[in-house]
Amino acid sequence: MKAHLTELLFSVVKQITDYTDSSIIVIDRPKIISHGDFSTNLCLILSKKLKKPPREVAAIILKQIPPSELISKIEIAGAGFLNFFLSSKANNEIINNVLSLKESYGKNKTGNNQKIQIEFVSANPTGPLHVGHGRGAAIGDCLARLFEASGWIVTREFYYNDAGEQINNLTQSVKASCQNISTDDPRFPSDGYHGDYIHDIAKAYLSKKKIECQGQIIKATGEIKDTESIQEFSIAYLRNEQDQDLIAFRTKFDVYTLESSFYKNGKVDSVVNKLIEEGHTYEKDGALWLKTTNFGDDKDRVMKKTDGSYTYFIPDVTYHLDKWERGFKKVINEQGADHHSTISRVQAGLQGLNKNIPENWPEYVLHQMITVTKAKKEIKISKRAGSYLTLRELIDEVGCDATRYFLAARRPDSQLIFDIDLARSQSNDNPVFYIQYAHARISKVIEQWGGDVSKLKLDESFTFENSAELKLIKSISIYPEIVLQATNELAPHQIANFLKDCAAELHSYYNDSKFLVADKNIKLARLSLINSARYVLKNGLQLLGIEAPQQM
RNA sequence: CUGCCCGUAGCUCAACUGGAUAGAGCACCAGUUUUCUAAACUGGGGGUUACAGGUUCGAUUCCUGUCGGGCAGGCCA
Repeated sequence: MKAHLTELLFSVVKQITDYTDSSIIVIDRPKIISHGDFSTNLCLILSKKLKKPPREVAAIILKQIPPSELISKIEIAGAGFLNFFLSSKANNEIINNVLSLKESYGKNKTGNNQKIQIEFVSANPTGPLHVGHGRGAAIGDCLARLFEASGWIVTREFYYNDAGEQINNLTQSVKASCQNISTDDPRFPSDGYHGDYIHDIAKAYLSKKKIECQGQIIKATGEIKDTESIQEFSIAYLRNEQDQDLIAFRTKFDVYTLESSFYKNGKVDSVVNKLIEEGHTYEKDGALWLKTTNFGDDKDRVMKKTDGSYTYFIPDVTYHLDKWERGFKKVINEQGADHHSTISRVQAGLQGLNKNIPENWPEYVLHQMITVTKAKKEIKISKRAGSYLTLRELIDEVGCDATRYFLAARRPDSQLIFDIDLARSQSNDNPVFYIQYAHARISKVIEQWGGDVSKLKLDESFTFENSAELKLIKSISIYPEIVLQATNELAPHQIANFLKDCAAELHSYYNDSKFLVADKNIKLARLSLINSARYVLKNGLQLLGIEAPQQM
């Protein structure tokens, strides 16, 4: 439809100006219903060039624009906007289009079957997943669904930092716990983890439990001195917990990559050698430094410590080189904003490899930290201190749907405040139920009607006139644009907000009109309309990974 | 001190990347059920978009500065 309007407008623009490119024409969807279905600011832009007031330009265009059976009315409004109103024929086509596309309505093929890799959550196996990880999971998974809906072939990936200092801390903490050393004992590792789960792991380890993790069985030896076994078991234990939490959160990954694998297969060493070879390194104070300042960082970074081990970002660079070599031209990393300083280092490292990797590759979506409050007081989310709200607790208490909605419904860069008491007491206020209720209501009406839904089709000659109906049609027609926009802007929250609006239109309509009326034409038309709305709600909820119930 | 993100109704958040009268939910006030689910709907009050300048037909959005909050600035990850 936008293309159609652009074509109509451009045919006039060609006559009255010397523009040869239709890109100056931008078609918008006005917020206010009285401003029509589409609008353009074209006249405001042409005004300067033609040296005429915008409204005068509008009058000229209006006079010359060719007629279209899809448009019932064009108005000049405000400072010089042109507002377009769709004809009933155009409205009917929208609805019949939804009814024939069904679950495919809203999808597009702009991805053109290209490969995209989305990395998200990537929590260290040093503790259970908390709300912050939940936010990453909700956003990352919705992004993946959005790209799938836009015709991309998506690989979801989880990266485990299972090597390095933090794992040592974990191992030492569990070991201390095995020896009954309490966290306030001076012998407890000073950088150790204090959470209760450390005791759980220790207990399981001492009783020689078996843990299944990613298809492998890990068995604890139960020996306190067997540090290797403690480490292996602790990681397996926590990975297993995280996996189960993610399954409960309906988040699946296609690929799990272990940091340790890049040490084992020698890729870390080859990256380091390549960086040395390319002349981006130097030795100082007994350590090896990477000249990240060559690539825009504000100071150089140590890559090889004096003890011979590498700093964390070297395996990170290796991992990203691996992504590149696997053929992903588009990669998105969804992570917490506390990791933002790694971006410049990873990108610097990749540039230093001289492999023609684009400067702004990979792309990042950073979500801001969540502030958790309880009884109006802030709770610090800290693995070390062991005080945090786990994702599992959240799912158990408020449900997967409500949690997913809540965490995906806000802009990633908003610092959202999560009130535990509110979530517990008022989970019914979560807008997700409002949306699901709209879906359930439609389902019930159609069930009571009892006819063959697959044969529902709107009669060409039917005209919707009721304003509740027109608003709902507009909402339905916008949906594919929202999907595309949310994908391009990496903004899943737009889907959530749209669905809330769409559900509101449906509820208004529901209260305004009765659907199962005696007049057969009106009945079938209304059923066609609400059934197409049902597809929009269902498809939109699917993008958020939320169920669309038949009844509530 | 330096870099990144943010500041919108009493509270939690939107605003289609520069558009028209800044919108929802919660909370508050007043209404709606012999009818397909009232987990709903209708109406009302509530705003100097932190503050001060600038850019232009037009700014919550872009630029500069100030104030306030968060996160980073480890040979931790």
